[in-house]
Order: sequence, then structure tokens, then C-alpha cells
Amino acid sequence: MPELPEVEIVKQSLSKKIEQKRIKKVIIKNRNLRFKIPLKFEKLLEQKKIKKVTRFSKYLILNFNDNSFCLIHLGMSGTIHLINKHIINKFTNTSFYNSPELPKKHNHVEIQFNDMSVIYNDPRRFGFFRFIDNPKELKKRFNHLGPEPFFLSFNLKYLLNFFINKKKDIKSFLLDQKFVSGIGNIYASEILFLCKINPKTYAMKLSKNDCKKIIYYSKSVLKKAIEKGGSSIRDFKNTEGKNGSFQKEFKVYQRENQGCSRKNCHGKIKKIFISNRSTFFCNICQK
DNA sequence: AAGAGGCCCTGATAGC
DNA sequence: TGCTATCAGGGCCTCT
Repeated sequence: MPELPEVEIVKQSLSKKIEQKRIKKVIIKNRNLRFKIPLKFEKLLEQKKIKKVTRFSKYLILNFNDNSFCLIHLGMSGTIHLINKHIINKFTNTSFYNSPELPKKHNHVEIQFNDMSVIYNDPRRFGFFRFIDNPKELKKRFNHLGPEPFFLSFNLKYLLNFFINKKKDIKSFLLDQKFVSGIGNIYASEILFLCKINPKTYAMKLSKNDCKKIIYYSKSVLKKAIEKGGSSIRDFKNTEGKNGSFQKEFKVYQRENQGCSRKNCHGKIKKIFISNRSTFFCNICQK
């Protein structure tokens, strides 16, 4: 589910629901996520108060009052569910895992508060939870990541400089979190369509104007997706179980063989694979 | 150093 | 009905 806009939607609802609350209990059902959750993890979180919930790129960050953090990544299939206590009390006093509101399988992590519980579900287990001791450590975790499209540092000078002698396609760079962080496979195709740039174009071949368009549309696509509550393909819902609607705005993603939506373009949407990831583009207006 | 490719994992769907 | 193959929103690691 989760590129930057979907993670932002989760962040917004988590902020509303758990900020200023104290973690009462943490119950781990399956420690084998992307990185194994250490045995001491529960103790590190219990009794900590959540000062703020923030996000960087596709990472969720629980900021605790004592300046420690919990870093959460949703991988490919991670979802977060909020369950109110009055519901769970009908089922069990100790765990929310059996709530009928949850998926039946793959609920791995439960963080309990007085009045509610946060449940992490992840069938493919590509996501992770990590306790971070201090702000310096946190910063270190993000050291290798490029700017988000929204940052001022994601500017023309940065792109032109980055693309010098880069003999690799632009689609791969949009997915490369070291170059720009937060864009994933869906929005990469959507952004390049709006730019009218072929996804296989080598980065070093892009004009100044191409770079300007990439900057502009990276921001605008992500911003609009956030406004629409994210994209709900397969099972993405916000923590209250509501669907996003940006999937209705897709111009190319999952539109193979359909006509180009651009006025006066008679092109057809093609699907190709670039570094093993599906890539969609119009065969006419993207050259 | 840049770039290509494999791999982690489960589930949904397509094709026989 | 049930097999097998392929693909899915991500990112890390290794090899050349």
C-alpha cells in the first residue's frame, strides 16, 4: 500500500488518536518482520508517552517524551488499525488481536493504550519496527535518503547535478530513495506521464525543462494524492477503515491497453518492466 | 562508483 | 477441483 501519501494519511490519523497518550502494553505475536524485533522491544516502549507522531519519506516515527523514537516502515503490505477499547472488551481483556474489525491473519504487533489499541498487520512482512535511542541515531537512519519532493533542496540545481553522467533510466531514479525519497512504483509512472517523459529515458539525457517538470509534478501528484486520502488498490485503508480515492485519478497505472487520457492524444497505455517493476506510459505523448 | 539483479514473504489471480 | 506460474504499493544486499 504505502508510498509517501499513504504513509502521510496513516500519520495524520495516528496523530489525532495517540498523541499525548501513554503506552500501557506491547504484545508481539510475530517478531519476524523485515528485521527481527528484539525481545527487549516491548519493555522499551511500555510506559512511554507519545509526544508526537511524525513522518519522513515512507517512515512513520513515534516521538516519545524522553527523546527516544519508534521507527515504523510498512513495507509492501503493512497496514495499521485502531481499535477502540469498548469494542475489544467484549472479546478479551488482554488483547485486541481477536477483534472482528481486524484482518483474520497476520496481525503481528499490538500497542495498547488505556482507551484503544494500535495493531500492525502485514502479510508479506517486509515492514519493520525499530526502537531508536536518541535524535542523533534517528538522523543517522535517514542519512542515506535523498530529499522528499516537497523539500526546497529538491530543486533544479540538485537534479541537474545528480543526473550528470547517470546512464540509467529516470523511472529507476524516481524509485531510488537515495535520489528522492517517498515516491514509489505507482506515483513514479503517474509523474512521468504528466511530464510527458518516457520512463526509459536516461537521466543524463533529460533537459533542464524536463527536470523542472519532474520537480513540479512530483510535488503536485503527491500533494493531490494526500488530499484524496491516498490510493486504495488492493486493501489500503486509513486507520479508520476508510478508502482513499486517488486510484480513480490514475492516468496510466494499471491502465494497460486503455486509451491515453490526454486530450487529442490517440496513444495507448503500455506496460513494460523496468528493473522488474511494472511501468506504465503512453506510447505517443511520452515519445 | 554506478548499475544490474536477486532476495525477503504471502496471497490473489490466471491458465491449464 | 486443484495444481503451477506470475505478479504485487519496498528496500536491502551482493556482484561486476
